[in-house]
This record gives sequence, C-alpha cells and structure tokens, in this order.
Amino acid sequence: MANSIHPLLVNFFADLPDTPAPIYARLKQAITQKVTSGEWQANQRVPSEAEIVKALNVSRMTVNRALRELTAEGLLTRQQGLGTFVAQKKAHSALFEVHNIAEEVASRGGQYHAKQLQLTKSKASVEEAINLGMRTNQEIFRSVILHFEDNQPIQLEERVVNATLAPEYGEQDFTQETPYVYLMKAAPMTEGEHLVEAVLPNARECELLDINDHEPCLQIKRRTWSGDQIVTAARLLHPGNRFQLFGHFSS
Amino acid sequence: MANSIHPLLVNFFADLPDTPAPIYARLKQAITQKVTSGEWQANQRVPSEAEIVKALNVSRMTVNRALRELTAEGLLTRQQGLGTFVAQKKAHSALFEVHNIAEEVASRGGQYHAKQLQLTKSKASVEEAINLGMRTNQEIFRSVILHFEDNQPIQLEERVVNATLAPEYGEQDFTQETPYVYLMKAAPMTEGEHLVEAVLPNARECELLDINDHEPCLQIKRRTWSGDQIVTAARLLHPGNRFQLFGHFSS
DNA sequence: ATTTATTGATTGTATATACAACTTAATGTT
DNA sequence: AACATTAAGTTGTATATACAATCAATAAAT
Repeated sequence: MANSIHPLLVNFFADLPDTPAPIYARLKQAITQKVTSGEWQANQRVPSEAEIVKALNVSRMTVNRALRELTAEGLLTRQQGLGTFVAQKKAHSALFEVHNIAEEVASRGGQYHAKQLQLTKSKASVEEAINLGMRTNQEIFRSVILHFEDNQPIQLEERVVNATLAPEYGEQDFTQETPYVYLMKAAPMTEGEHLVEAVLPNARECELLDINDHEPCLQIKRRTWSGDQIVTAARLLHPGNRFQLFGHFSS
Repeated sequence: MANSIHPLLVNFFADLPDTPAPIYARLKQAITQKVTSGEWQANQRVPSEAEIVKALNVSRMTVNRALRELTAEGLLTRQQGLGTFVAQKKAHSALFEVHNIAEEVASRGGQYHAKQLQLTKSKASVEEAINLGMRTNQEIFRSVILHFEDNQPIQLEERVVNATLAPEYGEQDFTQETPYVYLMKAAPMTEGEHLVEAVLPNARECELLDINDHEPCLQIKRRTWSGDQIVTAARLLHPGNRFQLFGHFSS
C-alpha cells in the first residue's frame, strides 16, 4: 500500500540531532550519517520528500533544500518523477579542506568535540623562527589541540602562530571554535602548502590518539600565508585506521 | 539615498538570458558572467537581494537561491547583516597530481626505472567489478609495477583496468611508458578521485619496497573516469620514509 | 568623549501554496 | 495484443510571507 510507512523511515521519527543547527542542516547530517554508516547502500531508494515531511512534520521546501544540497554535494542523485537515491560515487566528505576538522566531522554526521592541551605565548625558537620566517626574539603562540569524532581522537593539532599577525590568538576558546576559523578572521589566508606523509607516532602521540604502537599515522604539515608573511604552521597527526584524505578532480 | 539604484544594477534590467532555463539558473549565469569577465572585481559588493528583486521583478527566494548556490560554489561570499561580495579565490588548482611518477622523479633530478611484475587479462572478481562499476563476467587487465628512484623502490603500483575501454593495455611495455600515459591516450580521463591514508605494509610489500617491518606506508587509492565509466582503479603504495606528497594552493 | 541603545539594511531560515515536468503503473480502447 | 489514456506519485521551480540573526551607522544618554 502507498499508505504504509516507508521501511527506511522507521528511524526518521524524531531522528534529527537536537543541536541548535537549522532543520535543513540537521536533516542533511542525519541522511549523511545513514549513508556513510552504510545503513543506506548505494543506489538504494531514499524516502521521498512527502514521506520525510510526514515523518518529521516539517515543510516540504525544507526537505527539498536538504536533498537538493546533498545532491549538489554528490551524496545523492535525484530523478524527476522517479525518486531520490544514494549516489554511487563515494560518500566521502571534504578533500583538500582539512582546515576545519569540526565541520568535516559534522558533515559526516559525527559528533565533534575538542580538548585544548596547551595554549602559550613565548619567543620563537630557532627552528620555529625559520619555519615561520621570523626572528628568534619575536613572539609566537603555541597551541596543542586534540580533536574528537564520536569520542575517538581523530586529529592531534600542534600549531605555531605568528603573534604579531594574530594577537588575540591566546584568548580564544578552541573548544568552541577551531583555530582556522579565528585565523581566517585575523589574517585571511592567501596561500598555503601541504606536506603529507605516513609516519610512526611516538609514545606520547600513541597515548593521546588512543592507538596501538606501530599503528601508522597520516601527518599533514601545513603553512599558510597572508600576503607575503607566514601566519601559522601546523602539524596535523591522524590515526591511519580512522582517517583518510579524499580528493576529487575533474578536467 | 537608499532609494537610488545601485550602480552595479544598471545592467541588470532585462539582463537575464532568455534561454528556457529556470530563473534562478539564468540569474546565476548572469552573475557568473559578471565575475568571470572581470566587470565585478574581487571583494566588490554585489547588489543585495532586495535590489535584485526590484530590478528583475522576481521573488526574493529565487534570488536567495541563486546567491546561496553561487556562494556554495565559491564564487561569492555572504555575511549576514552586511551583504554579498565577490569571493577572492578563483578555483582550486588540483594539487595531488602524482599521476606520472616517472616525470616526478625526473623533475627531482633522480634516475627513474621500473620493473613490471605482472600483466594479465582475466574476468573481474566481484570486488573488482564493484570497484570498477562492471559486471563480473567482463574482462579486465591486472598490472603490478614497481617504480624506482635512484635504484630504490619508491612506488608499488597495483592496477586494474577495464579491458573494454583500454583494449591494448596488455600489449604495452610499462618499463618504457607509465600506464598513465597510455591510458590518457586510450580513454582520456575526465574525472578522478583519490583516497590517501597511512597503512602498514604486509611482508611481501616490505620485501618489494625494501623497507623494514613496521615502516609505515603512504597509500593512494585512485579511480579515474572517462565520461561516466570507470577506466581504472589503482593502489599506489609508497615507503613513508622516502615519499611525501606536496601541495600548494593560492587564492 | 565614551558608552549604550536604537534603527535600518541585509542575509538566514521555515512555511504554505501552486503549478509544471516527468515517470511508472493502471486502465481503457481499438 | 497493441496502443493510447489516465491517474498517482515524485521531483523541479516560483512565489508570498514571516520572523530570526547579524552588522553598521546613528541617536541618545552618561
């Protein structure tokens, strides 16, 4: 019967995360979560707009927006008169933009939080000064932040910031806002570089990331410029078994 | 006065192309044209939604959709309470271009050579078929090639190729020309995706790559499309201590 | 002079409604 | 049996309305 509840919809009742995010965004998260978790397989039919409207008691235009945006992002495909389906092409999320790990986790439907392990101000060491293109007597901030996805460590971020270019860095609360967000306000990035490699973590890093010895890690070293000055240099360490870097390109 | 017509709007009157496309799409086109032609410079203010509504006599929601989508595409930036502006950054230049390892080694001034370990034709396994979007009874090529830089192994390349799309693959000599070069001739790539992660190699891979046990490796899995068909899927394994992936981006 | 409050402009979200365009399945006609 | 029509379901677009959230400039108060 057309009246029977769509089987996929069982878990849709009151299924949206009750974060303060807007409805369409929470719906996107919920659907993304279903897809990335594998609960909804590729090519599988997704509930129609009308069904979701009934199940969640929201407006069809809101549902339409969520589905339309997910389609634009490549997670779903839609065909007029036919329905909405899970796309084949990978459900993986962001690519080069590992900038904002919080957003990336959220876009996968995961739960994000962070722990700030260090945030200090001091004079740059020789190495740091060279790396940032500064002099050794100039001041820098050092921060160490551990990022979590669903209560598992996903990224260890060690960052050095030119204090002249981002003087308020030391007063931020990075459990609420990622350094990237603040730094883009303070000194908008005009250029950047990555260096990606596979490394073995040391004992402290193993403990922080909650992984076994000999578990390889994906390390990204990044420097970002604002104009001709280096704003910040960061080392991002990710457990190899929980983190992948995805990229898509077209010609 | 707030009533005066926005200078940028002069050309907006009856400015939409009269193709049969929907209004929001034509508005996107018109704005994109202004930006790419340089008529609207970076950081320049874009007419507000209300102004465009007045000028074109369309609904604000329609204008909102056009501006919102262009923002998602990176052409514009918007700030609540402030306005809409032309974004600075152009486009993401593809960075992770590790396509041709031979060229890369040469560009570093290293000496390149390759060993072909396998090159066979057979029917696709279930996994391979799924990965390539084929059926299990269709034919594929499998190749395994070891690439060297200065006589040290630098990349182990395991590749599966859709035999229908690249029928001559089995007759190539990949010690003289990399698979990438041939495949670009046979079925020019239109799209691709990478998946980068840190992994531990198995015993055979350690031997081939001439590395110690527990030495982490950088693994790149790549699939490339020609049109809507997947041409090839490859797994590229690199010793973590000899290989780094570098990328640079600018706005 | 400094701070605070107000106001207007702007974008952000949510809803209800309407109709168009397309697809599939069922129904009717020849 | 083959074809044409109809109906139901689905996505696509456009509009009007309402209110919230944010920002900058102005006005008011101290």
